Amino acid sequence: MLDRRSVVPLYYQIQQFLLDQIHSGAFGPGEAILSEKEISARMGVSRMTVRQALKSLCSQGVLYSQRGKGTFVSATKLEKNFRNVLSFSEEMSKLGSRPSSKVICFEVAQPDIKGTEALKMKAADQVFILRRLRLADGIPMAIECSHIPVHFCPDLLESFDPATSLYETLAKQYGIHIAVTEEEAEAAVAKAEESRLLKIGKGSPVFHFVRTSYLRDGKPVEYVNSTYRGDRYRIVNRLTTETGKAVSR
Amino acid sequence: MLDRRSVVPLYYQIQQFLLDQIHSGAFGPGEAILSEKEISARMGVSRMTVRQALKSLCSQGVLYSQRGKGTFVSATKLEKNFRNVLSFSEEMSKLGSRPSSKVICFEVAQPDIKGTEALKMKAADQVFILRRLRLADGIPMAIECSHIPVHFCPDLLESFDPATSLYETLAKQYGIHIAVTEEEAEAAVAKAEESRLLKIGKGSPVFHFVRTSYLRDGKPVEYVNSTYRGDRYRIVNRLTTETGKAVSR
DNA sequence: AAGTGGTCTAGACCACTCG
DNA sequence: GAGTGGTCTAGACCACTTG
Repeated sequence: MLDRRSVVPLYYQIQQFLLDQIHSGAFGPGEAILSEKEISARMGVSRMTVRQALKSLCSQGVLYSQRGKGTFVSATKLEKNFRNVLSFSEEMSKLGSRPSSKVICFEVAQPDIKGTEALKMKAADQVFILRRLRLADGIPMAIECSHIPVHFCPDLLESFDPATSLYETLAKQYGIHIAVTEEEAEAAVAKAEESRLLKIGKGSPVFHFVRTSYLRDGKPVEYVNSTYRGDRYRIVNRLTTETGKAVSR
Repeated sequence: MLDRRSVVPLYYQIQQFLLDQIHSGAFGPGEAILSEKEISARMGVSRMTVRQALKSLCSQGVLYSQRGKGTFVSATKLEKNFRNVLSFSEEMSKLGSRPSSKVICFEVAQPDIKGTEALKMKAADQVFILRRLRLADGIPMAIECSHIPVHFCPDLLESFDPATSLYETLAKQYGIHIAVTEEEAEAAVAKAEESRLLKIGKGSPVFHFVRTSYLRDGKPVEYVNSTYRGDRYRIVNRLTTETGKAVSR
């Protein structure tokens, strides 16, 4: 069952094993799984290792624990796809649409004040500005305008093929992996240029997004302004109660 | 420093201590904190206990760890308030506004099809429907329409004082604590009734929200339809990469 | 080679729930 | 009182980073 010679940690193997069991229906929603002691005995691992696996599944919302009672399978639909850090390409692929894009402009310039602030840059620092029309199955979905400080990827103008994914290029060519993005969304109505590019009526509802993306150490790498069609896009979130607190109930 | 007689767990005391240190500036953004061994030695606790505290702070985004190097303070602004499960009252208070509301209707009825589905009810089951105009500092902000199955709180019509918080009543009177809410937001333009209630022009941008809230065991307890003013409300999110995976780097 | 975090063990005591 | 999860210990070995 468990492979102790594998490079995959035991707790992760246990996690996957339990996930398989749950998906196969061995434990239905609301039902208790085996106790920590049982699992550790049957699998021949220490209870702490089992707990590490269970804790992770609890934080993912697959299980929940009740002191003195047991650990139970959540009833929430697991298949629902909530948003993580996703590029437009990834998000559309996940939804089953074919993403593409048209470059409107791609240049080196100075960002506006908000961009400079968000990227924590000095006033003179420059950024790549990539403005694209984003399409899903050939239908215009959004206008996206990315700002990336030049020092992260000095030769981006040459190395980036606009037909490919920007995030992929950043990851593969420069080792830039985004860990967190902060996002603000506003409801607005389409202005003249927006309605022309998105092929919707002037005054149609749209989302305005401002996103700032950070590396794991908290350094900002990208600042994005975008406009999404309100009739073909929706924001799906999952909100939870705070974590990191001592359990009280 | 640590109180071993306290009911507060040691790992939580350590967590708070580190948070205090970080906020006081003892460790700046990007700087390494003490090593796990150092902390455990200085505080007289085992390393596993220190790790439990650090893991929690890492998952909150306050710290990040690098194998072989150390544990570092993230550079992200800590003061920014991202959304957890929050009621309108809580959210507005957090933003510094005084929340209030006017009840438009409060009755027992059958929900529409979407509500029945979201709440996983049988077609004949009934819900409380509470429709309210929500105000911040006396200014209309949103129209909210809550649906709650009657069996959760049979005498809500008597026990709920519309001048108070619905969530507080649910928690205190019935022990109902929401753990997760799923939310979908669309951009739209105000219809006649909405613009009248919210005192905005017809055709002004608004958000349409559909929210379903769940208990810890995954049972749905509340289904809410709401319309927020687009000119006075914005959605702020923090998106992260997936969790629960074995570290690869 | 020395130091770091990642994983794991084999115990322990506690608070809690339930019959 | 028996069983559960929550907390904690004092070690251990490993992979990784850095000088």
